[in-house]
Amino acid sequence: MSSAVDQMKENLVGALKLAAGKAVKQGIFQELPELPDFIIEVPREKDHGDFATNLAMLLSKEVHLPPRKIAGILKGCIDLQGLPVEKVEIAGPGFINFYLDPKWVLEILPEIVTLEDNFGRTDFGGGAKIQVEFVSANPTGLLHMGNARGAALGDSIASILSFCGYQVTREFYINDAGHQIELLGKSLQARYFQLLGRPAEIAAEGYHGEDIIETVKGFINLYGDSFLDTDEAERINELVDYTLKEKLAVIKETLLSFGVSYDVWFSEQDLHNSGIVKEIVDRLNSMGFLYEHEGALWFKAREFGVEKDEVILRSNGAPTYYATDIAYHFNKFQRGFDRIINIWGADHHGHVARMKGAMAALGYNPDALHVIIMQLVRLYRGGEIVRMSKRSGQYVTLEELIEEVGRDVARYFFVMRSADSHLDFDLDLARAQSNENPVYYIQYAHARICSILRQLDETGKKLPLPGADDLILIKEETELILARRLADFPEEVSMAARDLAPHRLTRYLHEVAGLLHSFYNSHRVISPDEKLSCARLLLVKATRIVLRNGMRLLGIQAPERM
RNA sequence: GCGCCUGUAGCUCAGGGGAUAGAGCGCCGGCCUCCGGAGCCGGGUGCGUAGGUUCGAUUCCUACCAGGCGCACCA
Repeated sequence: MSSAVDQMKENLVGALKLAAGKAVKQGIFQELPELPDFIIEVPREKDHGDFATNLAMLLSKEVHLPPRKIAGILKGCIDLQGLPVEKVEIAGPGFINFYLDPKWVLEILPEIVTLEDNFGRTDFGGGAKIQVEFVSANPTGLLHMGNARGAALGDSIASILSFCGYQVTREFYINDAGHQIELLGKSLQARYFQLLGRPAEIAAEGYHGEDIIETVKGFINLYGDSFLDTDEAERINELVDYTLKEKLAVIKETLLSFGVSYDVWFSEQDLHNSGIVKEIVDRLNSMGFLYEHEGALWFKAREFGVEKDEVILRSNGAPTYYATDIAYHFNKFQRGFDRIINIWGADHHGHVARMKGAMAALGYNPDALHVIIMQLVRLYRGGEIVRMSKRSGQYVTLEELIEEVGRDVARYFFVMRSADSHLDFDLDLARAQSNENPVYYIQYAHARICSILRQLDETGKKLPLPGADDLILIKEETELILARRLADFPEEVSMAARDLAPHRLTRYLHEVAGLLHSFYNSHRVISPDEKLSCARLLLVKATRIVLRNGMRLLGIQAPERM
């Protein structure tokens, strides 16, 4: 599926290829093995036409003629029959600029309204199975800003990929096993003892947050002191079980209120129980990728381009986080995903190369595993950084953020920067209910269109969609620019999918909203001229669809009233 | 020391081998007897430094400088 814009580019590429062939045949150009990789671009400057190509400049070296001369020859040979090209000009160092009849773009409008929710959908992904794993926060606390950014990014990327023809699975990996859980268990036990009047200490690296006191109180309400003198393992097991259930439920609920839901919740403990971890260690061992050193079992990561070898089994026989993660990713590939996307915080970037190395060792294509590393989030309030420390339990949680700025604003702010850029989250701006706030700006455009349609409804007057002849009534500059930008939507979405970059969409939507506002302020949609009203109605309806579809991909509501 | 990310307008950030590098915020000045003023219009000599590749570099390469993050038998 290609958009009207792509279609036009393809037409021009075809015409240029034929023109070059013609020039060769006429002996003007020498024989060419093949045409260089030229592009058709949309010039930044309006004066440079609707489309431009660099073909002449690229050809210069091969046919030994100056670019402008080549451009002239191509211009003479090109056949533009059937295309809405009004004129062709040679400009600058040798660009060939194409100027189109403005109405070519208007044909997109009825198409948008017909496709409605599906406008922008493509088969870019070709049905490939793709998994997006994101957040995967430790179920030992509440979600913080890093998790929140991951949630917004992951969910939007998943939505975009799905809209672009991928079969998407959203997955949350629950770290409910391993060293951290042991620490949690010990800390819970200490709190349990303390609350029941028995002296106990929490280890320095344990969990000191206030929240687990509340959790243990809840546990005591349920079970009293019945675990006070039982076997330690049993006691800790029960405490951990109870706590993880409670914490995970809260995390799920918070994510749901953030508009994020998962297809799969994958438990690390299940991974251990099923024996995959052991199986993977054995497999790597039998392949000769492991060796013993100082009592531990090491993976020869260096054979796969990683800086140093890594411990797989500790000297106490326990698998490392790395070993478990290898098993997990092996399992992902075994489930048949063509591509696997992980979203990790910048503090995990050192993990990327060794995960890919392990996948290569197991015979999978490491490039099928794509890790998005997102940089850290800093909150600003009153121009000052909001200091946070997870250690002491002093940090702003996602719940609090949603409470303060609202879900839509939070989601927008988290994806409006590229993942590999640090994110400065301005709480004052996010909270502002005014034009300063880009989210309201976009939502306002949508609500404004709804308002127009509502008023029309109230008059009871029915305006039919304009016929092809009436489309040309759309001829004001603000209208044509808006329509032209609407036509870009499918390509914008595809590029967001290609780059796994939702921030492209936030910018695009902001721009479309701006164009709508400009148009709205300079021309009336509903006027005594019925034909013109119909045409403009089509334009705003199409705009509403693009805004709505775009916001949906970002998990932002498209309100009909504000 | 090694590795990854980032240095673009006063601030926060897009963009990216081409023709005059953009947006938001902030600041200044304008615009409604009319579909929502949460809006519109106008105001801008900025690509960290030095080399290299190229017809052409802000974009690609190298080095350097600056900031962030890693470099555990933690995750």
